[in-house]
Amino acid sequence: MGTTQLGEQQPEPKYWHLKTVLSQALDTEFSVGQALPNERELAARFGVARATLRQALDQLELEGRLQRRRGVGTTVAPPRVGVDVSPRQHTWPGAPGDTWVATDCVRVSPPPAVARLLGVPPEEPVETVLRGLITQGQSVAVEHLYIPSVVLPAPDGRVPAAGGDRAREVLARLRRLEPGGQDRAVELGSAGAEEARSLDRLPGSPVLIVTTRYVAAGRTVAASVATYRADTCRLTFGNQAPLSLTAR
Amino acid sequence: MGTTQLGEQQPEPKYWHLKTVLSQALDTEFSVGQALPNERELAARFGVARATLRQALDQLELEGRLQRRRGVGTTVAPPRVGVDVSPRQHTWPGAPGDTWVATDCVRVSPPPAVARLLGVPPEEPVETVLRGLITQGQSVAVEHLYIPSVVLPAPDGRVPAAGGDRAREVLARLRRLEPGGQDRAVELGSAGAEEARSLDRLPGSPVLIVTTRYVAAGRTVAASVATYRADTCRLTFGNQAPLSLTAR
DNA sequence: CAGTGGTCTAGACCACTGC
DNA sequence: CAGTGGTCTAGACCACTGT
Repeated sequence: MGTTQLGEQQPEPKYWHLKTVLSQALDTEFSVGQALPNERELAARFGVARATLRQALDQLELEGRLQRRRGVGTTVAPPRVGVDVSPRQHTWPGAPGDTWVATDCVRVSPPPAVARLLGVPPEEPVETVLRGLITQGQSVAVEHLYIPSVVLPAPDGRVPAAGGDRAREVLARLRRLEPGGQDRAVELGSAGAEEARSLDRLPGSPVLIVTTRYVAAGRTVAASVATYRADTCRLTFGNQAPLSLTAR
Repeated sequence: MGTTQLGEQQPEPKYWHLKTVLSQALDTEFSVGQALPNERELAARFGVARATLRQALDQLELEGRLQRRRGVGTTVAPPRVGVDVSPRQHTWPGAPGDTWVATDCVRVSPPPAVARLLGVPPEEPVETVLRGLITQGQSVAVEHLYIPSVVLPAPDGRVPAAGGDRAREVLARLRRLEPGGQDRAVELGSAGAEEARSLDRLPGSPVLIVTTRYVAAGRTVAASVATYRADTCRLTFGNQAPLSLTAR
């Protein structure tokens, strides 16, 4: 007899239960920005190994409830920032109202998938504009915008060698084309080393990857891969007011 | 003796290096659907602890490169499925062309955030339609669609008590309203217990949460929270052909 | 039943932050 | 420098799948 069947069954993993308990505590006993006890203390308090506690914290961080910084501590995260990514059909990057900040422009060969999309041979260098998006004092996204040189109108005057000036010059030339539409896709990814640095996250952090194809005169003239911090932002495709958060 | 400083420095975590090596191996030596060696063997082969190997596998799974099933093994995942989620401005859920399958409809109180959105008191029960989306033989998303009873036209005849019939009847009544627009947002979340079961994933798996607000006559008449498997799908907002994958 | 991935432990050391 | 989160180990056991 006596297979275990006391008050509680245990098909529910410890870290799951921990997450639930912590989540409720966050709602009721903590306020945004407030620091949690450190992991060793929390683990001891709940009577679990630190690794188990960390599994729970990992999930809460994934859901945007917590913010952890090495050497500093764990704090309660503010609600996610809504970032509008609805395709504005008839505009190019850099158009008025575009809040991205172009930081550099180099000629490099794009990733294979992007090369296919642009219809250029692999290894072919294309103009690559680097941009960042900062909202509420926080860096939320970085973007690589790839434009084959052949589609760009000739420059008006001299072209800056590099840096933000060159980036803005290239965008200005792109804007002279007749915009023909955009395709967009969102998927989950993890931050590469460089992206992680720009976004002030650790490598491998979850990110939302938005790929966009820009069309003009029936052909793909540019493609961008934008990387958004998944912990801090919510991508909105609203025509109207932004939505509130999901269940809490 | 001598502190280590051979050919390689090691600011790079082991799991990160592992991930890179495995990723290349997947590209060159494996094909979709093929099984990997089991975790204990892989860990031994790379000379790391299983937990470390699992950190690498976790990331590859997050990126949609691998598929793991308890009791079965780890296989190479097919490319992500593109799912169109572009708001079709002038249609309601259940309109012709809508491939979601309504499975049930119950009256329950929505999560607080949804109640606020709908402008109904918390605890107020609303019609809740449950739907699932199946693509290529695979369950990729589940949705809760919340509709306050007051906005719905009166039924034509008798209303089924429950099940798919009731769900379809409610959707049919919703479709009689004049559609006025939609807002949409995408964010990262983790699957709850029930969602996980529907999506054939473990609880806590990463998911893409799409919240939609439906408007008619200037007021919010419905809201939905759809949960997509983040590992297997890519949300597209295309007007035209779908995009190819991100860098590989 | 044997074999797989999932959970958990109790340690250790490292990398980073701030004082 | 002390304190934090991040990485890593070498085990153990559990839950699930297929045969």
